[in-house]
Amino acid sequence: MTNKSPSYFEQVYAIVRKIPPGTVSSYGRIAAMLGRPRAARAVGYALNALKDKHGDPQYANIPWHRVVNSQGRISIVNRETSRNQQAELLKAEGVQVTDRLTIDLDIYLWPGLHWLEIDDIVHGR
DNA sequence: ACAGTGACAACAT
DNA sequence: TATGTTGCCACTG
Repeated sequence: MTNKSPSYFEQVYAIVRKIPPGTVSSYGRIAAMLGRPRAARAVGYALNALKDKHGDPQYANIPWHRVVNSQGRISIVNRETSRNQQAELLKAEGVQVTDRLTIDLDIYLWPGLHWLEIDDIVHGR
């Protein structure tokens, strides 16, 4: 039987769940890991959708705050509370966040998963 | 079926 | 540096 491939959203969540505390990744890198280097925008869209599912245990404990933009900057716009919340969550696990809401990717960037692990995620294993 | 919507990213001013 | 523009793409009603 062929394992059904999870939706892109599900694949994004699977990756984000594996970002270790104290590190960060970017929308674009996650998209690239999933083999879709130009679907970064959809990664942000997937994380945004979490706020509608936060009552569902299946989507609890997804460390969405460990995802920033390609410049290492917190990217939530028009939502000051969420933006500050992301900064606080990161600081709480030891990530330095500048007053301009930027993280030094040279220090905190998560290297990412091995391609074998990614293959499992993409194929729903 | 299809137009609208973003927590992006690269490039141009 | 700081904005603005353009291309992208999965998902939604």
